[in-house]
Amino acid sequence: MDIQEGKEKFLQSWGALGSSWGINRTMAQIHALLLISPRALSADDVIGELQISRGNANMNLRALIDWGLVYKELKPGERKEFFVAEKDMWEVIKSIITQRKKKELEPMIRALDELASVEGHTPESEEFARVIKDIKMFSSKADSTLETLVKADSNWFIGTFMKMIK
Amino acid sequence: MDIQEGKEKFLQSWGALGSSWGINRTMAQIHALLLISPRALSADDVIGELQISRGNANMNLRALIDWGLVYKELKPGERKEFFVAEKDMWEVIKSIITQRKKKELEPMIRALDELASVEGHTPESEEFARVIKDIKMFSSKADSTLETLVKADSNWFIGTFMKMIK
DNA sequence: TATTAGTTTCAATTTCTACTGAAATTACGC
DNA sequence: GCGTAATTTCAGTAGAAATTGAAACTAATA
Repeated sequence: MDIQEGKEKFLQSWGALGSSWGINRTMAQIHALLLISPRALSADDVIGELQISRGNANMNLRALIDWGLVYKELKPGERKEFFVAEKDMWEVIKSIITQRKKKELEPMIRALDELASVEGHTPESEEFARVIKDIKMFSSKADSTLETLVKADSNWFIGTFMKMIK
Repeated sequence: MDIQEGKEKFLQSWGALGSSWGINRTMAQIHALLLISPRALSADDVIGELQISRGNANMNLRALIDWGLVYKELKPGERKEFFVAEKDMWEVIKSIITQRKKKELEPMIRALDELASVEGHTPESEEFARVIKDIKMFSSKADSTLETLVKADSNWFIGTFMKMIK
């Protein structure tokens, strides 16, 4: 397979993966493009490669920066901004986990805490209480497991971890 | 908080959580509704509670059954079908992991295998090869970790697991 | 085997999300 | 501080995804 074809397939797959995990296609594709680029790219490069509008490119680049997946790079003497992706995959994974944990898991845990206050002795409220308690337990465990993961280093994950749980 | 308010908030939160993870809101809400229901519900019950159309209810109930999160229940002497959710949270989590692993992680790994065949000695193709290799490594690890998780039992996850990785 | 309660399907429609493009704003280099 | 290249914003729009509703289908029972 040649590089051009590989590149296209990768942009396509990464975009599709993003979509099915609630990350918009363009954001995922810009990320993919920067990941495989050996040099920093300007907004115009991104616009050209992906055939998207300036507004779209700008918004998604900013979102990627928020997520900690992309950095702005300023070249001396150049007026325009360049962008580079974080290339260390372990850092990429940690950023994604951190973001989603904060934006989805933690709010869910807070909601469950509130919901735990539902009282009553009907079968309905008893079943409700049971379900909330169970979900709460698993979410909390997931939360602390991810917290540990995010603080760990890559070698630990890739090496030791697998041996331990096997 | 009373049961009615709790129920509404739970349906709402579970639906929102689903949306941000690429699962449609209605599917998540039907799941939530069945989870907290102490008895099996008919399609009409679901339609009534969530104010959705028959077609929508049917399609999403079927999808939930595909995912292994809901079972059909036939009551003797009753012509209509009833539905119950899998109540064991550990089973719920395993079903979700299994589904998404199969539908997203595994195709991604297959795609990466193909992409690993990109040749060339330009900086572009070398960077490409490096990125693909890294992603492949992490995906494979994630895949086998999840495989192990899915085969494990709940106590192991909740109990031992946490101690081991801490 | 005719009736009908119940389920499934899917074209049309609605709703929601992402994207565009141009105007407004910013800030670099002179 | 001026001119301008570059970035940002956002109302309008396009496109995707979810939903409806009615017709087609299925199967239980009389």
